[in-house]
Amino acid sequence: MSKGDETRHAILTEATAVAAKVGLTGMTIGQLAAHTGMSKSGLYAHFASKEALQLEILRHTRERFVDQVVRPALQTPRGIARLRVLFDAWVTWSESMEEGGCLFVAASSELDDQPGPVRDALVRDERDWLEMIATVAGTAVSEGELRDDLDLEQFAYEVHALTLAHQHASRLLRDPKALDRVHRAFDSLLTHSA
Amino acid sequence: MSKGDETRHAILTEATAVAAKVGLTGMTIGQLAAHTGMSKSGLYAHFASKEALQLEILRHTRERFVDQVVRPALQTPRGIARLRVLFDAWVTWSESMEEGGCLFVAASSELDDQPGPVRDALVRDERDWLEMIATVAGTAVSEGELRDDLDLEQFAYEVHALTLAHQHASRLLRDPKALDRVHRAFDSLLTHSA
DNA sequence: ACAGGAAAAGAACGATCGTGCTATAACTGA
DNA sequence: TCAGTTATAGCACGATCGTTCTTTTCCTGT
Repeated sequence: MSKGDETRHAILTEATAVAAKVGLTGMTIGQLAAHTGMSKSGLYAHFASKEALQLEILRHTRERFVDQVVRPALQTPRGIARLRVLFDAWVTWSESMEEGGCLFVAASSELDDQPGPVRDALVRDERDWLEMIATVAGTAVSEGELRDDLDLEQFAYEVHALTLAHQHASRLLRDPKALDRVHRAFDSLLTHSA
Repeated sequence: MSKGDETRHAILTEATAVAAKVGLTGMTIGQLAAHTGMSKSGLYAHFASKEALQLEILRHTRERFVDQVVRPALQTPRGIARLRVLFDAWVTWSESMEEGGCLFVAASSELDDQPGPVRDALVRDERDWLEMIATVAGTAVSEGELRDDLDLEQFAYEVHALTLAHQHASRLLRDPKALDRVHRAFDSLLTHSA
């Protein structure tokens, strides 16, 4: 990897953290330059515009998300076991961020009424994520571990609801019981879907 | 109501809408002045600082929330009936916003890692809201409509999860089935808590 | 209707925004 | 090592940020 690609990658890593904390819009080039110890123009030279940077941040986050959440699940046997790993990996992913939690969650409410390519990209990512949950739940159905009349999309919707609730309880309310809460809710959802 | 109070109120109403769309931080005085047709300084004279304005926006929203969501519920007989009205009123409240949806939901992920008095006020509001759900669910328990070993806080957590999910499905994903989804999830939650 | 006070506008402040252009510094392949 | 490329910094731009101060306009009580 050349020097350019290296710093570009470092910028994106730092930018992802900043964006998770203050939002994709709230994040500024100057702020980011200060965080990385670069000059504003030196940093900016790596991206065509702020919007391009935001899109790159989403792409960078998506790659790490696949690595840390999706892949562990796909390496687990089909069925409820895989579903549990997927969910637990998400919780771990969310908890692993020093500040701001999961960028997708933060960006979701930030961009929900701000049309443009960044919002469009986020919507695609979120649809993919919901589809992934539904698909994995489907393996549990075909393994006979969840009831076969289960509405997979509705199930994914409710699992996703728990991820949003966890970020809220953990990040905003700083509820020490947040982890316990989200696991109990997920278990009860599994029970009622069996 | 004097002239000053009148415009102040009008500003807050407009500011609430703007803040729901672009965030409490993303909102700017200039933007707000343009929306209200006032000069920046004329508008600003009504508030001590931007932070004070943000706090006033939260207070203003809380008042309307009590009127439109809490009050209808408290005017309904105790028990599941009241719980349903509370939830339905929230959904109506959220849907009634032209843009941005429920400000509390939007602010929750915006401020979750931004310490200060605004975050503190929001945390209080969210705690109150969760407590309200738990309390109303408690009336359904004491009426014998929900099982008496129900964990009220956990129940409130899961109901709240659905409100977050609804805003996501409705505002970000523009899912036409969003309303159906949230109602089905709520019904199933009630069923499993009976 | 007029005086006194409240409300709004005007203008300006230093700071920072996103974004260019130009020059210097650092890396890389021959 | 040296040329040529690539990466970074410096500097400046118009715009807008939150905020203050002064002036003008409007409202209100008598």
